Amino acid sequence: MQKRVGLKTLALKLGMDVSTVSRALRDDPRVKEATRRAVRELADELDYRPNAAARALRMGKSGRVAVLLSPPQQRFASPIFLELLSTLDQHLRDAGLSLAVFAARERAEEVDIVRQIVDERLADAIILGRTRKADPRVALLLESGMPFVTFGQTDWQDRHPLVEIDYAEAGRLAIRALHASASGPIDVLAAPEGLNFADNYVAGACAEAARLGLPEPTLHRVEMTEQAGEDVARKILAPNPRRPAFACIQDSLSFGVYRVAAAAGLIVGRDLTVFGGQNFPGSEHTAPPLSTFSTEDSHVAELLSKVMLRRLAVDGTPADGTFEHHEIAPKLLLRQSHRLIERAPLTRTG
Amino acid sequence: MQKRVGLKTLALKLGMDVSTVSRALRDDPRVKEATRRAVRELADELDYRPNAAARALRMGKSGRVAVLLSPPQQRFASPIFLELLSTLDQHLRDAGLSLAVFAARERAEEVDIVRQIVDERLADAIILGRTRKADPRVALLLESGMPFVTFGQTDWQDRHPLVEIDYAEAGRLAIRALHASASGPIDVLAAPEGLNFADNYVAGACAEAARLGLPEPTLHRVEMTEQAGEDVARKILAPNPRRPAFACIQDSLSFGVYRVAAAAGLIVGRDLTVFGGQNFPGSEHTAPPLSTFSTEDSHVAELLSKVMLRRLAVDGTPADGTFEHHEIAPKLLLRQSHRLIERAPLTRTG
DNA sequence: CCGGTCAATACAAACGTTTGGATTTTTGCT
DNA sequence: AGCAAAAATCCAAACGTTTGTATTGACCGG
Repeated sequence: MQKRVGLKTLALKLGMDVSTVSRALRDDPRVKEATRRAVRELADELDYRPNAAARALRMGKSGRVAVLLSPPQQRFASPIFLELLSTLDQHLRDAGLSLAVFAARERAEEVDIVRQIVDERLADAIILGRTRKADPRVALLLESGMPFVTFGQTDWQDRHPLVEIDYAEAGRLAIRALHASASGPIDVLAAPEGLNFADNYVAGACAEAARLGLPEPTLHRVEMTEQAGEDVARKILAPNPRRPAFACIQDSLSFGVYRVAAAAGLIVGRDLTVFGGQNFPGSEHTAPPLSTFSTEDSHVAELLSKVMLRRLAVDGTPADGTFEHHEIAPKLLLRQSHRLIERAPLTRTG
Repeated sequence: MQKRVGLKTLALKLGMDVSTVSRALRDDPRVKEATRRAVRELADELDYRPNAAARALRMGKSGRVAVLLSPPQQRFASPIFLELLSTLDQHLRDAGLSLAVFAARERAEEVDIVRQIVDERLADAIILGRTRKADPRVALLLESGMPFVTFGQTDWQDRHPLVEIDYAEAGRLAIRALHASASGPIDVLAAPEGLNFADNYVAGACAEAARLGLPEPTLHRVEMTEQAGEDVARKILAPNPRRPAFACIQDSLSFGVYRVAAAAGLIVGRDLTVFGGQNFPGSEHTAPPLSTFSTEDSHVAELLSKVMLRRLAVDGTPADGTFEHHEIAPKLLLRQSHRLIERAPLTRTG
C-alpha cells in the first residue's frame, strides 16, 4: 500500500534532477561514475522499477511481443503452443520484454486482432502461425511496418523472417512408411485447403505416392480434430474391405481413426494402418503405438524465440536486406501403427 | 506508414478540443448528442484507436491481466492451460482487456515475476495456479493490493476469489475405482508435497483407503512427468509379484507406468492396474484405454475468466466483503485400465 | 435589458519517462 | 589567476490520454 517509488522519489532523496537519475540508470555516458553508483545504490535499496506504461508512451514501444493463437484452439490443439509460449516468455524476459497472447475465436477475427495490435500499439512485434496463401494478416503487417515472424511459409517470405516445418517431407515420410507394408488404398487426412503447411503435406504425399508408383491417394481436407478423424474414418472403413492406410497430418486425426476402428471391431495393424503427425503426448501408448513424426517442440520454440529477438535487435529494416529463414526437418518415429502385423501380440514391445 | 491518428488529429479535423473529443468517445453526458455523433463518425472513418500506453499511464491501469505459468512446463504440461489462455483472452478482449503470459523457469523465479508485475505495473490483475501452503506469491499479492484469482486453494482464501478442482474427491474416486477389482497394494503417484492440490489428492486417497479397510497406500511425491512415472513404476513393478495398482494424479504419470510395463512384458489389466488423472489427449486410446477423471477444461477456463472479470468489476474491495469460491467436481471416466480382466481381448471395445 | 442558470465546450494539468538544449561546475592550459 | 573547453547537471518539452476547472454563449425570468 505504500506509495509507488518513481524517478521523482529517487531524485528528491538524492537531491538531483529526475533527468540525471534517468540517465544514470540507463548508463548514459553523460553522468559521472560516482553519481551513477549513488543512484544505482538507492534504486536497488528502494527497489525502483520503471513504470512500463510511461516508458512505453515516451519511447513509442510497448516492450511486448504478441503471439496470435489461431482457431480452433480446443482440447486437441497442438501441445507445441504451450511450450512455445513458455520458452518465448523466458527469452523475452531476459531481453526486458514481455509476452502478450491473443486468441481468435474464428478465422475472420484474426485480422481484426492484428489491426488492433498495430493501431493501439499493443505490441512491438507479432508471431503468427497457420499461414495461408495470400494471408491478409501478413499483408496488413507488411503495410503497417510492424516487425513479425511467421511460423510457416507466406507469399512474401522475402520481406520477413520465418521458421517453418518441412511438411512436404512429412508427407513423403508418411507415404513411404505406409507403403512399406500396407497394400490398401491410401487416404490422406490434412488440414483445410489454403493452409500452407497442409498444402505442402499433401503435395509431398502425392509426389511420393507418384514416385513409388502408387495410385493417387484420396485427399480429405478437414479440421485437425479427433472428431474430423472419426468422420473420415467412418466413411472409409465401413465399405472398404481392402485394408486402407491413413496418413494423418496430426495425431489428433489419428486418434479419431483409432476410435472408429475400435468401435467397428477393427484392429490397427491388421485391418488398417495409420501414420500420424506431431507426436502428441500419449500417442506412444496407443494400441498399437502410433507411428508418427515429431518436430522437437523445444527446438522449434527456441528457434522462434531467437529469430524474433534478432529481428527486434536490428530495429528497422534488416541489416543486409535479407531475413532469416529456418526449415525444420520432421523426425521419423516408426512405432507400429504404420505396418501390418499378422498375429504378433499388439501390446508387447519387449 | 501513414501518421498515427490520435485524439489530436480528430480534434483538429473537427475544429474542437481534444478533451471534447475524448469525452464524446467515452459517452460523457457533458457533450451534445450531435457532436458526439460527429466525433463518432470521423473516428470510425479514420479508424481511430486510443493509444494503449497513454491510457495506461493516465489511468494508472494497464488494461492487462497476467497469467503466471508455473514450472515445469514441458511437453506433458496439462493441456488445460492452452484452453485456459485461449478462453481467457476471448473474454478479456470482450471487456477491453488483454492477456499477458509469464512463464517461470523455476519455482524461485515465480515470486520475482510477481514482484515485477506489481512494481512495473505490467498488469492490473494476476491469475496463478499450483498454489502451496504458505504461498509467497499470494502473500506478496495480498500485500501489494493487486487483485488476483487463484486456481487452487491457499492459506488466505477469505481474501481473494478462487477456483479449485476437488482433488480430494479425485483421490477418493481413484481408490474406489481401483479397489473394485484390484487386489494388490496401491501406489499413489502425486505431485510434490506442499502443492495443495496434490496434498488434497493424497489425503482423499488415504481417507478412502482407510474407509474401505485397505492397507495404507504407498505415497510417491514426484514431478508430474512421464519420466517420474517410469521411475516409480520401475521400482514397484520389478520386485512385485502381487499385481499392484497405480493411482496417478495425472495421466502423464500413467503414461510412464504404461511404458515401463510394456518394456517389462507386463500387461495393464492383467499384471497391474492404473488410474490416471486429467484425461489427457490420447489417454482414451492407450492399450488398454486409461481410466481417469476429467474436469471439463472448457468449463474451468470459462469459470476462471468470469471470476476474474467480476473481480475486476468491483474494482477495489469486494462488494459485500466476501469473495467468490468455486469447487469443480472431477468427473469419473471408467475405461479399462483400472480393473483386472483375465483374458478378454484388450484392444476391442465393441 | 440585465443578472443568473445551464449547457456546451475550451483550457490546462497530470500520469512517469526520456531526451534535446541550456546552464552550471569542473578541468586544463597559459 | 583567468578563461575557454569539457564535463556534469538541470530545465523543459514531449509522448497521448483523461479529467477538474474555467470560459463561452444561449436562454430564461424579472
